[in-house]
Amino acid sequence: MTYGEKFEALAAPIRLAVFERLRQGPASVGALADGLPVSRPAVSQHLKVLKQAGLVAETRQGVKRIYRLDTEGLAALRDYFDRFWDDALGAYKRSLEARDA
Amino acid sequence: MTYGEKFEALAAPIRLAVFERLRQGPASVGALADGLPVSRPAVSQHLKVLKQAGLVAETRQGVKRIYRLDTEGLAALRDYFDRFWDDALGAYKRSLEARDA
DNA sequence: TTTCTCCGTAAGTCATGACTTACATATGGA
DNA sequence: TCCATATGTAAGTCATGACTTACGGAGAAA
Repeated sequence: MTYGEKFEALAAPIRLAVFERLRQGPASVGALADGLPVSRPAVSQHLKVLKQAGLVAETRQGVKRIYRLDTEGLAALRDYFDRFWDDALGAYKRSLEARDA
Repeated sequence: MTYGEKFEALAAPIRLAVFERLRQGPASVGALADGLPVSRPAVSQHLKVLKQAGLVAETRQGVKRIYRLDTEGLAALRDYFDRFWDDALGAYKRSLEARDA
């Protein structure tokens, strides 16, 4: 559930594609595998990584398993880069002041 | 300069550490290598990846090369997750409406 | 209970990438 | 010019991870 785990999860192209697909709404494993150039077990393995990173969540619906985005993990990433942006601007401002001094 | 490239860049622990270090302000390659458990050439290679992903920028200062965050790439990531968040909420809302219908 | 669907896991293969040492290049000063 | 500093690049090694096929398990319907 660390940031490094989240970035590692999004680094693999197939996993990023799954992530983007779930942006449109929940989907089953089979539905995700259709439209992707890898086997269904591969998608299963990717979903496991995404879940462990806190980016997706699982809901059982009969014999199917519906995956959806994990809003908590998503909010964590959004907040991370919001804060990062503020810090970067602050550091830039300080570096300018140090240069003038 | 794609999002995939940026996530791949941040996926390696050492590169994420460099990224976090530059959050505090610019630094030379040697300064970055000090405090990291890898050799200086390794840091150089990591900086090359980060630069190609649009996350850091380079400024030559005498014989040194000062690396700093690339505000454009940073803003792109921040905006990406802002939009992603909005889309995810919208998709969630639609999925609830579809369930009720 | 049998059967079908849907999915996760195990085991093995293969490519990729993160690291090292050695070498090349460029800047600044004596 | 000659040397020292700071960094990038080349080449090679080794671990990791992304993929495959084969198999196992659990729920729904006959």
